[in-house]
Amino acid sequence: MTVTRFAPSPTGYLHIGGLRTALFSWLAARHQQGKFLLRIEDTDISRNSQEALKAIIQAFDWVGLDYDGEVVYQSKRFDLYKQYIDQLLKEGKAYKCYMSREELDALREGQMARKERPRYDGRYRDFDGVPPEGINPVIRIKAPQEGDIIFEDGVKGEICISANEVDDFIIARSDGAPTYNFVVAIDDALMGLTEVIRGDDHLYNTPKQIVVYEALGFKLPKFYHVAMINNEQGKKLSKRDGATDVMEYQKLGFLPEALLNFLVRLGWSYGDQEIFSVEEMIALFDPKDINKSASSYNLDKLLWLNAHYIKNMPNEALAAKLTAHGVWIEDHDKREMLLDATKERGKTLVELATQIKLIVSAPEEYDVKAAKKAFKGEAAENLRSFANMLKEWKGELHFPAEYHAVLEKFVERQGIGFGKIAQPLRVSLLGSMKGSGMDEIMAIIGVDETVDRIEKAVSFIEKG
RNA sequence: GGCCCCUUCGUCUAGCGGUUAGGAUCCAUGGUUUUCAUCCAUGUUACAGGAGUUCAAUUCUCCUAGGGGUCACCA
Repeated sequence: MTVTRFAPSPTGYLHIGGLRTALFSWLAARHQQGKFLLRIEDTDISRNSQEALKAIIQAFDWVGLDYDGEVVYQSKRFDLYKQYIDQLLKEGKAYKCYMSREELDALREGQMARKERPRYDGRYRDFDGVPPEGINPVIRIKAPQEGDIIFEDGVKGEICISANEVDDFIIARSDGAPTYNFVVAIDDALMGLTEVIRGDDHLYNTPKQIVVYEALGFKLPKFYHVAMINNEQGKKLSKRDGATDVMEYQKLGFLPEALLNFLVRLGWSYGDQEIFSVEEMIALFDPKDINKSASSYNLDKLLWLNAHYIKNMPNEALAAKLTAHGVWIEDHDKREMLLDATKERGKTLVELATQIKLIVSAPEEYDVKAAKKAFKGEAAENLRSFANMLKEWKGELHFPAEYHAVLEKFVERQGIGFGKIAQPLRVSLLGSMKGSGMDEIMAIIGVDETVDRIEKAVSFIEKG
């Protein structure tokens, strides 16, 4: 059975790039009806893993990712790691190193001065003398001293790293706490991982972890190292490039389905297809199709996808989403009409909310340029007589088409062009030249409110 | 700097020795629309550079350049 995992270190919030690797891992598991596990890499106890976990779960919930079984905390498994350390010590596959930090620093400085690669020199590897006083030793694992460490990466192909690039790295600190590369290998093996999908910043950790796998006799999972997401300039994604916290996308009015669709296409594709529902992703995703090269974050595409999902979302669901953005129309009697008239002109829920507010509440002021253009000539007279006409027909006005008919009758009776009334009317109702169709707006707000707004506009015009 | 990885339109990508190098986004133009948006149509734009291999290279190999990652008692 396929088993994948997401193993964040608790940094406080879920990063957009982290969400993509989580998504890839989740999809790989769901595609095979396997398991997707969550593990918190908190061997550094000073960080608050509870807070971080809450933030991650919150983001998972929002986008709809779930995980199987219990969350695994590495901080709660120290006894387990200790057993393996003792085992390796007993088997002579790891050893105590009594070098002090000062000695280590001196060694490194010397190497760097000679332009060598900083590297532990293995001086305690075969030590059997009397250990120096007053030093709490670290434990180092015996890495191979010659040959290559080779593994097949599912994304990049065969990776071959010379053994002398990997030194006898520390698996337990002088206070006894195990280190990252050691515990990751143990947990991945014990948790039954079959595929490890992670960022390619972990590529160089892999040979170290392989040393651990081999020392402990564990079976290697398949590794997939996914290239990073860069900003639009091709540099590392930072806060200056926009939102990096997944939950910020909710605040900005993005739909989770749009965000997932955007992310899944960064580094993965299925022919020419652009739109993927989560079900389609699960059906079509295969980690072997992940791209080798890094991709750039592109806001335009995200926005386009978001607009697409907004347009195609049922109004009921849309209304529910909108409440988080200050628009309560779930029980509005013209909800359908209102959303049908606006959902195609907002790329985000925030923009859509702005559009709706514009219709639902009377304009507080008129756009200067729009007013100048529309409120001139016969505008006031035309508006006034149109309002009167609306009042006459009030009993028969319910739907956009009926309002449209009145509008047509009006221009015919007055013998004026459509724009002569449409433009002033638009500015009267919305305060600007832009926006939804007049017929829809009038039908949504009703005759009384329409007349009201017209009268306000007329007195605005007449006041000069 | 050592080691490793990457390189097709501005961006996301298709391609898997022979294609008018395809799609999407963006941008531009036109159409639809009383306006804006949507929608539709059309268009501009790419194989990083150089050597090979081959009848034939975007595709295979090597080199160069550029970009990225990594070199902790962090994860």
